[in-house]
Amino acid sequence: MPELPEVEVVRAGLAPAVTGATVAGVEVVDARALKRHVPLAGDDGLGGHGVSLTAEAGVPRIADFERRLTGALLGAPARRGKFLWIPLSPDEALLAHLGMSGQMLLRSHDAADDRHMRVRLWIEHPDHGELRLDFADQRLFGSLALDGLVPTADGFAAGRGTDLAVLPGQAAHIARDPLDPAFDDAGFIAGLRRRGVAVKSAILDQTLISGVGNIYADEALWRARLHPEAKANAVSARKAAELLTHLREVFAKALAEGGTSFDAQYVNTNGQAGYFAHSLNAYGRGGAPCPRCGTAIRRIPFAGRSSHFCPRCQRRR
DNA sequence: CATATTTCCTGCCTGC
DNA sequence: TGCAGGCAGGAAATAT
Repeated sequence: MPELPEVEVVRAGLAPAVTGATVAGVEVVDARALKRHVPLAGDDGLGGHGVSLTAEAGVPRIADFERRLTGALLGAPARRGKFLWIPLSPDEALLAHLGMSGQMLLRSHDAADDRHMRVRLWIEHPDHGELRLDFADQRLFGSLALDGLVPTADGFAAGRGTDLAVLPGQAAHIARDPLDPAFDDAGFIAGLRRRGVAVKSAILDQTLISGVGNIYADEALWRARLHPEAKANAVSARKAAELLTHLREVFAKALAEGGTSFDAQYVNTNGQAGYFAHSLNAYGRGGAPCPRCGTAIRRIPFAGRSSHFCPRCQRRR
């Protein structure tokens, strides 16, 4: 459920508290929250290289994560699409993906445990004192990892919150998001129109455009009056440009309202919900009248989830 | 190569 | 009241 606006709310909330802070302690409560963490190959005592990675069974994933993170100095949090990272050094970062229910919560040392708390960092900030940064995740689709930083393909700054042209290796294949000043509009339009899949599938593909999930895909398609199952390669260049504009507008509006919260799963770093759910026109509104024409919004199965659209405003061609 | 399907996971909600 | 089943969803892995 966290898509670009929700992850950006989290990034902005973390920035003042973590930038310049030191990690005083790390506690991994549930190793499943480290799904993406690849432990460094241990010192084999033979003076080995130390750069090779392994995910072989037997490597103490939790211990590796805790050991490498403890004592680290945290840089400014950065984001591309739904991927969030906090640099630890010029070549390493703490990478976070919230999945559907991940939360990054800033708490005082003596605050009660949040439900589904999986990983805890005790941090010390020179100006703000001691805090806990708790990663909570009900459905465990999210994860934390330590990952190497690699150069961006285009040489521009990697994403929101950073001026550096490096990003975690695990996020290197992700396209820029539409709020990124270095986003390639023409490349997106051409790429979209080259695909034989449904237009909704295309905008959910994070290698074409990042940050879009089911909610904002439905909202942008509603705004652009495009049927979710229309073939991407049948969308005109003009319409594709319009769709991009609508994605930017809906992201900006949702961001201004603190993101979309349907249940207790999406919250900011203080555990508070956003307000954009009240502004949705299509998503989650099956059977309700289209705000534009009054026709009942239709809900249809789509790739194991649902699409919501107006059958009158959004024709298949 | 491009596209489609499966997998991971918990908790809420519905229907019997 | 209990319990099975459906649903929610991002992205990597696997299959076609």
